[in-house]
Amino acid sequence: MPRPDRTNPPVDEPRLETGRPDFGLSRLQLDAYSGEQLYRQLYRMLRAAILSGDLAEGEAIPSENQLRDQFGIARTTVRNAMSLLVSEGLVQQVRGRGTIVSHRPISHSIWNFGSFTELARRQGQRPVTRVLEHQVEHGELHLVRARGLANGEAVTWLNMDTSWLSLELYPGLERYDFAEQSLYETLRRDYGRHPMRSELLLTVVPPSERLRDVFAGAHVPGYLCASGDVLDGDDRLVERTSIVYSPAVQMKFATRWGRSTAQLPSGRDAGEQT
Amino acid sequence: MPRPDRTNPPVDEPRLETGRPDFGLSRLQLDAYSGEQLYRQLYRMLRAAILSGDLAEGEAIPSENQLRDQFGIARTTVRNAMSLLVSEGLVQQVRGRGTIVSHRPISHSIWNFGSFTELARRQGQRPVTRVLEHQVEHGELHLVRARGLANGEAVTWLNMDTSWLSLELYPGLERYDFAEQSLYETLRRDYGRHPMRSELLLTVVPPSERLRDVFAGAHVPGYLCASGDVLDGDDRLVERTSIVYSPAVQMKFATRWGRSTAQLPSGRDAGEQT
DNA sequence: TAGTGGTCTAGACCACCAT
DNA sequence: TGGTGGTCTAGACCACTAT
Repeated sequence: MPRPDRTNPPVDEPRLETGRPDFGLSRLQLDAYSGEQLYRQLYRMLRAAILSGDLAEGEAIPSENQLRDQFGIARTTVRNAMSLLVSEGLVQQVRGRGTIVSHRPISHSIWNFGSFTELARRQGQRPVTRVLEHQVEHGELHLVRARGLANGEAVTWLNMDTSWLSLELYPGLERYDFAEQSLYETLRRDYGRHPMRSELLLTVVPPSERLRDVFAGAHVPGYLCASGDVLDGDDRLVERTSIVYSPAVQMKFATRWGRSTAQLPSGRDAGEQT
Repeated sequence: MPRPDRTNPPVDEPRLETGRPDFGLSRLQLDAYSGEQLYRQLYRMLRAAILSGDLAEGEAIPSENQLRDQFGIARTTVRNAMSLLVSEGLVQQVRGRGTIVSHRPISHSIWNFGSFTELARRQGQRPVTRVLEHQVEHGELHLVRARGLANGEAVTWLNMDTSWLSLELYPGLERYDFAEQSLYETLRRDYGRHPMRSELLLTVVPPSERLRDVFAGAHVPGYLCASGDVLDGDDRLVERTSIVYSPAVQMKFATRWGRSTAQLPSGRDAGEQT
């Protein structure tokens, strides 16, 4: 993918000599011609060392300059690897002190209820779906899925998504396995229904046992829940849905008060915030 | 904090000339001596343009090289700014194509985040405000108001609105009585500050005694709360706020999945709902 | 004071995309 | 083909921390 040069090793210039002072991940090398980016190789290497416990929580990993020297790469490249670890919460950087293994839980900010897979992609993480319920009731498929991000073995569950889908509209839909494929992709591909917009109502739901179980949450008074209809371009109902968000999701949104406010006559308080 | 040099402007070398071809965020400049990192300044600038709607969903923002040239900074610095936007999910980078705004606009389709008095007027009811707290702390006016609608003698309280307002910005503001007059109207009329947009974070707050008291509510697990910043047209802070909503308020909003999603590369399910 | 991470510069080559 | 973002180099100065 990236760093395209040296996909074919030039003849001279070994480029990556090793043999400098060792620490933890000593004898390892980076392969400049493997096709995998250098920073990704380094990232995987450090990550493995952390997850395997070779680098314990609270310990400092080798400094950026050490890694630069050991592997003969630029510090920028080292920092690219570091930033992946940081964004995964595996590590914390403190100026003057070093880079410390931390396993800190990270929060995921979502602007305006954006896409789930988009969130995943952004952090270079793999979206994961677990089907909690899958049953037919009153001619509808009732589908409950937990959705989250995979970091290696660990999964951070971000929401629990309940869908009601008309089997009259989608005959045979109950035979799909939505742990493996996207619901919306299926509706588009096999049923020609294109989700376009939604009308949602925000509520607070109390922490049920299942929710606490899925989110492995601390004690929260309740969870944010958005429920309502998903419609297609012709305003036909695609599904009814109800999405409960983990506290790990930061639900952000922006509002604008039209330019109008300044221009309104008199003292009408059109721009007044609720 | 970081980038320590040039906290004192050296005499020569203006360093940041502007005047190159314009686009969107034209006349803006970075200040190398402000104490704020260059990449952070650029980040805030782009972020504001996105959240304010000046850069619409699906639109490309200026390319990295354009920004480098326009602001006379290194591309690394531009990329630092970009990576913040990416990690916030406000933007998506596609090699060969550009950097695309991927934030979903709900600003105008939100129903109940709009004006309080407008809501009241629409229903032919009289808005009522009760001031619960009004005190000066650390150079800020701390204002807590309950707001509701009057039906004859009865009042239905709809939200509890906490504001922090800088008295440096608004000298003398502590002498107003905001049970009688609108806060925003005062800010506009007497201080020339025009609230324009807000950036809010949705959370669930547990039912405190005061909240139960104000909302005279049944037993709810928690209340919806939106807290964040209110900004004016120039992205200057107007107030920090935190609004707790009564369960009697139906928080509805609408989302749209832009056409853009369908055109994104590969089989990634960009249109997937969260 | 020596070492750390934070910021920044000024280049470079590349894969990918639109044209 | 020209422009985009992705990767990489080889420097630099700084604030901060630990000693």
